[in-house]
Amino acid sequence: MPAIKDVARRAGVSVATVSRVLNDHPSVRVDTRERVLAAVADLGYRPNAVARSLRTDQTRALGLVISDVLNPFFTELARSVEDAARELDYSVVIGNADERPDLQDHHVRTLMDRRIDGLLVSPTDGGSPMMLAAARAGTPMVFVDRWIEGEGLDRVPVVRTDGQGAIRALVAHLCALGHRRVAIIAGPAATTTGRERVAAFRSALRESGLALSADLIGQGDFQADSGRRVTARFLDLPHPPDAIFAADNLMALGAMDEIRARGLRVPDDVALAAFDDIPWFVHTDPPITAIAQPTGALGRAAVTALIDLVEGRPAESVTLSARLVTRRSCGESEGSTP
Amino acid sequence: MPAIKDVARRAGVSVATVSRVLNDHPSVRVDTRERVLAAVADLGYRPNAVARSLRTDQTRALGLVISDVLNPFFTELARSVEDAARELDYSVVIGNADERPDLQDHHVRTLMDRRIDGLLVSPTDGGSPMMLAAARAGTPMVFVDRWIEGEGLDRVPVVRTDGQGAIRALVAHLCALGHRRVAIIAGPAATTTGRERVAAFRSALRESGLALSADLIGQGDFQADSGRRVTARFLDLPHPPDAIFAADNLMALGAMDEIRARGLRVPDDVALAAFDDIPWFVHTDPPITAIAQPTGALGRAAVTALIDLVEGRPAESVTLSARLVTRRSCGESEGSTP
DNA sequence: CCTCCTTGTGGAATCGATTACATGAGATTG
DNA sequence: CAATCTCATGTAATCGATTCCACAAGGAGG
Repeated sequence: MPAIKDVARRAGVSVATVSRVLNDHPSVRVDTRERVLAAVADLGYRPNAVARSLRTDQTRALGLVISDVLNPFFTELARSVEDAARELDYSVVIGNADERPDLQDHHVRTLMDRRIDGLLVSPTDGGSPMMLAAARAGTPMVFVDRWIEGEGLDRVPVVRTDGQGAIRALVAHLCALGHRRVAIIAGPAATTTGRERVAAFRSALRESGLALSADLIGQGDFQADSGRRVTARFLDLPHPPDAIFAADNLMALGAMDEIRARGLRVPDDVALAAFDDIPWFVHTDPPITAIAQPTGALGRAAVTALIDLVEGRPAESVTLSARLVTRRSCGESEGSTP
Repeated sequence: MPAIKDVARRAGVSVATVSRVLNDHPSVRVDTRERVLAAVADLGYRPNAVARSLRTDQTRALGLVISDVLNPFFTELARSVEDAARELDYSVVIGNADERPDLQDHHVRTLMDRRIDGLLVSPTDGGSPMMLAAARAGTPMVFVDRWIEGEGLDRVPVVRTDGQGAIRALVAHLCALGHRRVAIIAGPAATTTGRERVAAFRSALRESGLALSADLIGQGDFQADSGRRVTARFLDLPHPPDAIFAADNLMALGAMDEIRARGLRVPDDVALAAFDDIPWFVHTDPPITAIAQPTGALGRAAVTALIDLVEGRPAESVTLSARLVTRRSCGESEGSTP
């Protein structure tokens, strides 16, 4: 693999001149530039990004640590982040934490070691030590979807979706269909989305004159299995719920598994709704009512904020809103509410 | 961010000694080592991977260029690749080609510029120039799932799944259920999986005494939309097929969309089967019969082969087999055939 | 015609690590 | 006791770029 000095030798100039051509510095005579470009083409030379990064102290790479790649929501997010970053000439290095704090820490550490220019995180737990260290060290950092609080983290912008309105719409929808005893499969209390969705659900219920009793709050971990376990517990109750709201799509899948395994039907025996909409929800039996996040916009906003930070501009938190997409899993009534 | 010389200064030794401690070189006195380690801890020092890579000419990073992140098959593959790589202390940098040759080229170029140690590719088209260049330049490279042929590419190992047996089982299954006029939504002819699946399907049909007429081969591109378009064409035929086999899961999704949009039912009006099994297929209406690939094993085998290459050992191609998982989308009969 | 700019180019320091080679102290050996 | 070897450590070159500074040539202005 040819280096800059090979190009210089072949073009009969110094490495400094080659570098100037490569970074199109103005003061290079046209014929010299052409000679250099010809040498570059002849040799198939490509600048070594590693060397360049060492010298310039920037990698033009962003790190994205997500909680679970197998969750379509995060896959879509990752895709939109990559698209947005590519347009600004940045690469994205993804780390999958698999909802495990230790893995999350591993990825943050590796990314920092590789000196990525900025970090996009959707934290799994409350206070990963590496993340705190990174934030304190002044690494440009933005939280997406979920965030954490902590010393030194108050200046980290948060790009997220507010589900309150959509959850209120969902509760109204459930009430209108006659459901009164509704349960929630919550996400981990260590995550903001885990807590917020429960809180929003509870207050929406209260507004509709319903209460969320303790035995109808099940603790899940955003993965399918936990949805299944929690649902089993709900259905074993002497007085089981007539509607279940899963705080993410994977847990809804698990819930559906369990309901079906017991020979029960959705929505006749239990209604089901999920946070996070995905293409497959249209095709399940029955199609599942869900709260959709604007994933594309979320990813773009996160990248914009992060790159503002990276390039020394101030960045602000962004909150987008989710919307309810009603299908048949809570009872008859098709259509979507904006 | 502290550098090695800061550690050296604080420990009262030279940078060489610090480096030796960090790479646990044997000849360092125990008390010196402890002093250095203490300095490292005090400063929260982490070696700069960029500098290290420049010097050692290895990044301990692998590139993975996949055709489409939104396709659950590739997401699962990416996840298993990352898991396997992490165990061997390598990071994985993913590039999503989105089934676009230009994007694929972009990612291969970026990864090469960043001097990744090896490249795992599931090629989108026939002969991306950068990929050929990379292979010729001697970059360790392994094809996963799909592969391409070309000058200089004959020594690139291929880790893939052979679907012939499973496809034969699928055809037998369709025949047993009385389907005679079967169609296929093929993948791009530029991809091996695109061609192979059609070929295997055709020869399995022949073995069962059926022919695959030209109007029942639709050209798709492995994305949902194309599945929908091709299905529309099939259903507009004066004599439409009674079974459709989609060469991947996204096209099956598109097919299902179109079938449903016309008010037809699966499997009563048309049977449907797909290549690539995914968790959601259990929950669609009806559950979809699919051919499952051993994704985890595929990813692990690919990483093993690539790292063998990276570390100078010879590597071999690996072929695993797929298996048919029958559900209800082709007609009654539940269960799975190994 | 001398001085002062401007323009184009080269030399060399630099980024943060690794590592071959040099060095000095102490141990071993004949 | 001199010669040699071993061990622990330091000095400095190196990887491949970028960039500050120096410098030469030519043009402009007085």
